[in-house]
Amino acid sequence: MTSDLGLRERKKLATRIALSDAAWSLMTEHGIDAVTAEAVAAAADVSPRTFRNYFASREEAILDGILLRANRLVEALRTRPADEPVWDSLAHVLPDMIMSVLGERECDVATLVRVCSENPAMLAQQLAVFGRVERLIAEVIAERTGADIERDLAPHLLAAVPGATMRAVLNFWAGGVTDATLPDLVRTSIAQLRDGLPLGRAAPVA
Amino acid sequence: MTSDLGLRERKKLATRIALSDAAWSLMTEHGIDAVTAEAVAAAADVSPRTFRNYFASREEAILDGILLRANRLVEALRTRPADEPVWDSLAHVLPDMIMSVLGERECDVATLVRVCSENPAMLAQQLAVFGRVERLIAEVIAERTGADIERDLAPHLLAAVPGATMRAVLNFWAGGVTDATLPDLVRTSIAQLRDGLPLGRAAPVA
DNA sequence: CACGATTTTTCCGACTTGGAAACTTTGCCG
DNA sequence: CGGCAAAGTTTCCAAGTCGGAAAAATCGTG
Repeated sequence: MTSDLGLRERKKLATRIALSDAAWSLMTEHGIDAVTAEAVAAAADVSPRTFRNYFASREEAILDGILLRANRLVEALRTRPADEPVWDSLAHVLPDMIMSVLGERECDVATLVRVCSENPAMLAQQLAVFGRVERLIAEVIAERTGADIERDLAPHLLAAVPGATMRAVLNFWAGGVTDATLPDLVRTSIAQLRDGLPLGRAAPVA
Repeated sequence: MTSDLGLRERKKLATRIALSDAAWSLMTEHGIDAVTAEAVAAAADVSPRTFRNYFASREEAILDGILLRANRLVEALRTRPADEPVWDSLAHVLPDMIMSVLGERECDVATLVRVCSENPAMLAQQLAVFGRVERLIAEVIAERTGADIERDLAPHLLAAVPGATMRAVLNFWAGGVTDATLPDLVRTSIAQLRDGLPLGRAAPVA
């Protein structure tokens, strides 16, 4: 998968990953304030200036790994059977997506969500990442439904709504007041969206 | 409404409004790059340092008026009849909200949306504003449905989904490929959400 | 190996950010 | 009214951030 790249390209990728990994570790282990260009660069054995060549901000570096994994899941959405209803494809891919984004480090992600809720810059970057993923999802949806991404509202709506759902679920889950697993929460919420949201007195989902 | 404030408070408010108005005008008339702390402060007849006392960034200053008006509409949601189903309240208030946010300056808002889609910092701030409004909406919903804002997912979902819808509609409308009015687009989309999103081949909404 | 292309590094000037203290304005009370 | 405390504004400035430019190192290819 990465083997069709030359040495130069592989090194660039390695540097990028080393930097974002270092940024992530610094955040989870020593807090967001420990994530400076100097510290991250030192951990990845490059100059601070090189760090800035790769990332415009520490927030971008920290979330780069998540963006990467999210992009892979968008690809998964693209390879679903062409005749599957969009909504089924989403329901199938999203729970996996959220798990993949987590990787093996559940509690670290809970930390991330908490940091994002306290730190404006991190929140902004988190929302930016979601926005970019949503844009890609809208494109896939447009492609499969034959909609025109420039002229139709539907694909954007169909991407934005599950996106908002994922965000709400993540924040809820990271709050720590539920025993439900993340994929289950996603499944439940997606199912509710498909059937129309609860009216009147909203039934607590969990 | 503002008359129960002392002179000091009124002056503070006036300064804040003068600054955010100046920031808004500078953006619409001379572009985002013209909005510097110096220029905004000069236009509002205060020192640059005072500008920074009020706003952490130019983006915050530009969008402060919109946040203000959005907050007022959240209040409108709060004063809807207590026995009205949440979803009806939202359907009733959101089209007004989007119009009020516009104020009289439709084309300026289209400019804003375009700027936000090109400028990462503005996009971040726009999303932050949406996020804060959504949080307030979630609180109102929790209050009226008897849900616990800390322990239930439903109010957050019910706030996030219309929020995402508003964002999608705004971007679509500002794209300029539709003749539909903004409130009509909102109404159509909200109705679709209530009934469950379109499946399979997504019907173009407009 | 050698040359061009790309990446990394060093150096550095321009810009941003926010703390500290002086100064001005406002609120309040004798 | 006069004066004092609280709050807001301004000036000054030190520390930090950002990104351009050119030198140095590394890589791809003939």
